[in-house]
Amino acid sequence: MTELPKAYDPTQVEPRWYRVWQENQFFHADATAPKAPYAIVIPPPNVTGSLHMGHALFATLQDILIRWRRMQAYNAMWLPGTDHAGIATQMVVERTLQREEGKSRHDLGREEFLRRIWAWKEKNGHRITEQLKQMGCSLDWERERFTLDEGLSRAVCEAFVRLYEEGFIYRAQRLINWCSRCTTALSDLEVEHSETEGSLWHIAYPVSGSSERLIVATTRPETLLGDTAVAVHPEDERFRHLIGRNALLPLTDRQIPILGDAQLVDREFGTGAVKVTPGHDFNDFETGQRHQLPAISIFTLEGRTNENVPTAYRGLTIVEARQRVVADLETAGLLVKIEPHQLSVGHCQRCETVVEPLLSLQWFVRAAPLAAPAIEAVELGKTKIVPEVWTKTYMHWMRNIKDWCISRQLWWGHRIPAWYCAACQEPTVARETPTRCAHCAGTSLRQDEDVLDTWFSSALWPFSTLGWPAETRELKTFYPTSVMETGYDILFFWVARMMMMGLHFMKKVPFRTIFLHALVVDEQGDKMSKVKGNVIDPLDVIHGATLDELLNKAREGGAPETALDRIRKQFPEGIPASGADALRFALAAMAAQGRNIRLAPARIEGYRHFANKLWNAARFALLNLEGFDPDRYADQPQEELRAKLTLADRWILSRLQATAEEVNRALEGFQFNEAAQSIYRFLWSELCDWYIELAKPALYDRSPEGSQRHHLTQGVLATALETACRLLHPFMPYITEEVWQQIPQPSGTPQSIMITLYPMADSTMVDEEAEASMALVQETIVAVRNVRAEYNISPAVVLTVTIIAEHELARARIDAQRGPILQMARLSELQVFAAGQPPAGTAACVIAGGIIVCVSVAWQIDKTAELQRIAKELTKLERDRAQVAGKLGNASFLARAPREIVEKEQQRLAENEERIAKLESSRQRLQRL
RNA sequence: AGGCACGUAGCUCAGUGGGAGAGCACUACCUUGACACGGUAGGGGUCGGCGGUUCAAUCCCGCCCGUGCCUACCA
Repeated sequence: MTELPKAYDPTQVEPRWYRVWQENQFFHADATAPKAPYAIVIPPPNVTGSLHMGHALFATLQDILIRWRRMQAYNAMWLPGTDHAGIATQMVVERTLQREEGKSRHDLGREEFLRRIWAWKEKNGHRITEQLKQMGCSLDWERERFTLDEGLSRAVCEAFVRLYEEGFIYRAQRLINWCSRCTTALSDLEVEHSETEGSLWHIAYPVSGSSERLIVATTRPETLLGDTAVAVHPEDERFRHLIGRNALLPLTDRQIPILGDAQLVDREFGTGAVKVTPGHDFNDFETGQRHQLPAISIFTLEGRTNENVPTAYRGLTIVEARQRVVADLETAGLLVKIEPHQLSVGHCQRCETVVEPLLSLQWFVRAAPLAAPAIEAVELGKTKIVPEVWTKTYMHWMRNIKDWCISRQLWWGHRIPAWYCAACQEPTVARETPTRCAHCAGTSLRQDEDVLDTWFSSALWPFSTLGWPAETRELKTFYPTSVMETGYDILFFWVARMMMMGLHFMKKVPFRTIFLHALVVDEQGDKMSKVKGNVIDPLDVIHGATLDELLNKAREGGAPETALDRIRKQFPEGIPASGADALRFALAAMAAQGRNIRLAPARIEGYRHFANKLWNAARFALLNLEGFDPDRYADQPQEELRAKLTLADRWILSRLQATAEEVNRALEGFQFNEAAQSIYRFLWSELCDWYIELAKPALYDRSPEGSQRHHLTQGVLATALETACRLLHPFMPYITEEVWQQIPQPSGTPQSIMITLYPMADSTMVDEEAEASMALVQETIVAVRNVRAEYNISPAVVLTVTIIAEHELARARIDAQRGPILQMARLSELQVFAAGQPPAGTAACVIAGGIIVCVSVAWQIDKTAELQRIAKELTKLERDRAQVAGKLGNASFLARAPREIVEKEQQRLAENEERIAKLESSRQRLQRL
């Protein structure tokens, strides 16, 4: 047996195992296997992406679920893939093209540009999937999919055509969100609103045929050029007489009607009069429809004023137009005043350009009828949302859903399968390129230039990846999938739409459970961003990074100097290599439901130490497992074995059982943090702190008389460690595999921990007597150590102890555990009496059960200090006694509280009084000295 | 504006209608034959504030203060 290095080094261990697992096909699920299926499809990251903490979190949580279920003998399938991220990817390649060749995509033409993007994707599109491998993700790579794959493209086309034929997709001239930088339409969800300081301009509109002026208030004076009405409240006395008359639109020669509209106008706001611009405002658009107003579009797709404005204002950007309009109004004496005003402005999610409402002919999905079944499925519990709080949000959004604009003026994506007839202009929607117009049989057809929203293809992901529209074996086995695990921020983008599409096309929900995790933010609770310099790159955590490397990377990412300073301050020594295991454990341990995860580097470091602790426990075990015969140990009849075990053996096996139970229960409920905590406690606080220490004498004993005990101890230690590894494996796959491989195993054991069985709760291993007895032993030992620390007695000094235990059971328990107590408390002598007073020269502690532990400290007993010690203890006990006595003295408590509670309190009081009495007597005795 | 969270030890966070917890940090002691990425012991909290329900509230309810997020509107 080769000796393991003293400190665990993840960088030496982690890279080895992934390949082994993959080569042995452990990640692959067979759709025909006669096992209960458990499937997760990955929420596909953007193909342009690079692993960030959000990815690391979902990767961790999903891998935990998959590895756990796989070990529970489910047919566990985790499907990997990426999405084509229309806008983001096209932007990346356009930028490169501009930088390297000084060309735009239009210079290259559609075909050539697409060829370039594909080339880019082939070269760079594997980055994120490779990074997921470093996280240890047991993804079924044979099933990897990309939203623009041939199969998925067919699915997208099929879905579009069917929805069109069924009347769920239509084309219409509507006001949509337009990003003039990306030159494409966006859905409502792709617009991010942020509060901005703006102004409210008060502008005078002369009333035609009168000297009156109607003052309107607006935040967008430039859109005045597209006004087609002015509105006031119909019941507003100030303006009622103007309704039905016309106003002269300033800076133009147009007359526009003054109308009354109670829905649009808030009498209290601004001046009580509103300009109506149906071409550039969503509310005004609706107002326009109510009053049959024309909608005038005054901007081009690039965001400049067009031919619909007077010549003097043509060709200006929105900002220029505003300046010019305001200046001219002022000159004309029509600008009444300017007030500061806060408003929220929509920005493009991808490029942060201000989004403009624009009239445009686009394709839409009629959402409400598709949402109805998705609402019902959640109401009926066919799909469960965890944490449950999100159900309300889901319902609210679904019930108020608006039609979804799905066409995008991009090149990278699924081209819309619609062809327009040169003769009649009508669209023909078809699966294959049509030769004749469906309306007039014309033969001159041109395909729609636009592509579909990336999220349209994502909505089909749970079944398109499994082969739909073909009726594949995969679909039959793995659909509906078991869990959709993702961040709550894409509940609407994705999860909701997948529910709609899944139910529509498959007639079944796409997943049984939706688990929404929290977002990873920095220690202060801020979103991680390059500008702030608070990004922690999971890869740096895994592999480590020097300060220079961190700074260089931040600079390349365009981080400002303030961000660099923050990095210098936070990581003066760089980031140590903690390994994927430590990162995963940290994320799991912090993934409490319904909270943001503030990622504290100290926590990750703490779990790196945890890995090291496991490593060293394994080192200890391996150094002491020489000669251990796992088959011989495993073949012993259980009852025979149980009879020979020590208290410590029975205790640790009982704790192991309880831990397995807790971990499984926690994972069933997606309580990753509780599962992690439970294993952590078992390994560190129980196995290492107590069992290993208690096992040492037997393990070190090589005498012939001790050989049976030696072997049994080896067996229990090996069992505890091996089982703990299996419990921990879904969380820390690498180190558990490395350690597990070295533990001697009975013959017939699988070749990898990842295909062993997950420890299940076995109630026959719970040993309450052992746990109670052990608690007493531990308390006794701690009492002695406490005295040692308070008297500052070196651990090297061997002490003698006298225990006075009135109760027979306690006396018997202690008496039976003399050996372990002598060893752990470092005693040379232990006397146990049924009654009596603490001997002179001892420090006395009263522990549970009224047991007095008297530690001999004669040579340095300090009467004052000892009295103080006792006084402190008494204060605590007396405070507690008063509280309990108060409760028990309350008649209504006795009358109304459940009997168990009353009994418990009575017991507590008795216990307390016993301890107080004993301490008091110690004190009096001491004072007499 | 509406909705939803959150406020617990110095920091990051668990938790529960009936005796306040973890990790990190802190203090003291310890190179004991797995581990100083360690061991032993310890200090530290009016569980945001004020009311209410209850025999009993950190937990349930209401109000207030503070923080964050989401949705909608904002002429």
